[in-house]
Amino acid sequence: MNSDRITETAYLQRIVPALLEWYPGHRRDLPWRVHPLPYYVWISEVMLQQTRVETVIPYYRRFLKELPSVGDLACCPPEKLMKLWEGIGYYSRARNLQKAAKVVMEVYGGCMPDTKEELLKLPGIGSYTASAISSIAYGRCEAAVDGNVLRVSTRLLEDSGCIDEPKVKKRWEKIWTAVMRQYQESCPEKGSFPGTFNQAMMEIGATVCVPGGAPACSRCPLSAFCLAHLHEGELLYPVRKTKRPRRVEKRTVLLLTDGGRIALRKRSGKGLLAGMWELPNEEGTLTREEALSYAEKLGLSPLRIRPLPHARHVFTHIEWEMTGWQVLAETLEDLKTCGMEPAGQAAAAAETAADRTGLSVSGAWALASVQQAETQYAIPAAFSAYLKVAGIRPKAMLQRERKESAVPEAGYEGSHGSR
DNA sequence: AAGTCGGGGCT
DNA sequence: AGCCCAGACTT
Repeated sequence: MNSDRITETAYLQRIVPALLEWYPGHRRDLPWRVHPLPYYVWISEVMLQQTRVETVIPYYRRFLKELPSVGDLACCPPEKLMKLWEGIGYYSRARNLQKAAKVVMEVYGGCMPDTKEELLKLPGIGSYTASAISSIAYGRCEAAVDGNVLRVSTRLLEDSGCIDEPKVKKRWEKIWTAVMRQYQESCPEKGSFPGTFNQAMMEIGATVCVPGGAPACSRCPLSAFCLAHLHEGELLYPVRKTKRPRRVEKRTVLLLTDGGRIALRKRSGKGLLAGMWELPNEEGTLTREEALSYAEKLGLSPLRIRPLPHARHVFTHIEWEMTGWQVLAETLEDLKTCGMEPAGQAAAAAETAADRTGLSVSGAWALASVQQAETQYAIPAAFSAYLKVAGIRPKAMLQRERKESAVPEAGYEGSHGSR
């Protein structure tokens, strides 16, 4: 076992020169690679957790424009923070980011810690992200092992270990960290090596040794070392557990409107889509009559009701099959004083007390114009089909900025060795 | 070890 | 329709 590891490390040591030679000519110019400051690397890495590079880029630009420093993040109003994260998913990432920013301000005087050990103590920073920050921003030899690196690694050595198992990931972290430290000893002059090494591995995983279909081995600088390629078995790796099926949930979404504004409801601070704004919705499939009486129960006096198209939204472990009703009422003001279910009332009151936002919120409800819904309320994509009916585009703000900053791609030169 | 937590793009 | 993505956290 132990001797195996020594053998693996010695074998993999040989790929380092090929990797480092390949990287400068093939790296993508990504915004967070221009000036790899700790804060920038941190934000980018958290956004990139389970999220594609192309998706992240506009979010990253806008986030740093609005919150250029750790201090700005630490004191950002939560509603604004969630709006900046709207549509990118896994919203606890944003909340943890702010929690960690407050710790960095209070404990570390506004300066990100530089060791993996210290970084790991911050909420939202796990093994991968801690290694990425300490290597890319601080030049420390910590292997950042993500899905890309695991795919490249298991193919390189025909490792049949299941990459869902923590022990497999830990094993590769140890192997690559050993490889990095040995190389660093032989070439101690290059301080940017750790960041370059990690990013080069991920770059190969993202652009060459790709999932879903055949990898581009003819373009791979590591193909000569790759056992899977040698045996034409690239597609056999990595091995993953089969995922269990999603739970299907039927929901009915209500688009309550007075012709000018719509009703939004704030979700619980815990669980799915925590703290986000939503269109009021109920489990199950409501008939026209049931939808009407629901609106009345909320204190409204419906004038008209019409069915909306069915819609589906797929989460990681749940699937919503939605049906919708649009209910027109003379006024929505009654929602503000009525319509709260007893169970949700205490929680909602506690939440509104907890984060003062300045928005027109009363209890867990808000009345929003199209303009306000697009610019002030963070609403998850799950409701986009029904928001569209009301003329609301959930990510309108992001699209706007995407156009404005379409041309000036940040990287020109001067960001070579990735530091 | 298994479950929770989003959304989108590609096969 | 299924897969996976620069994963982390809770139980």
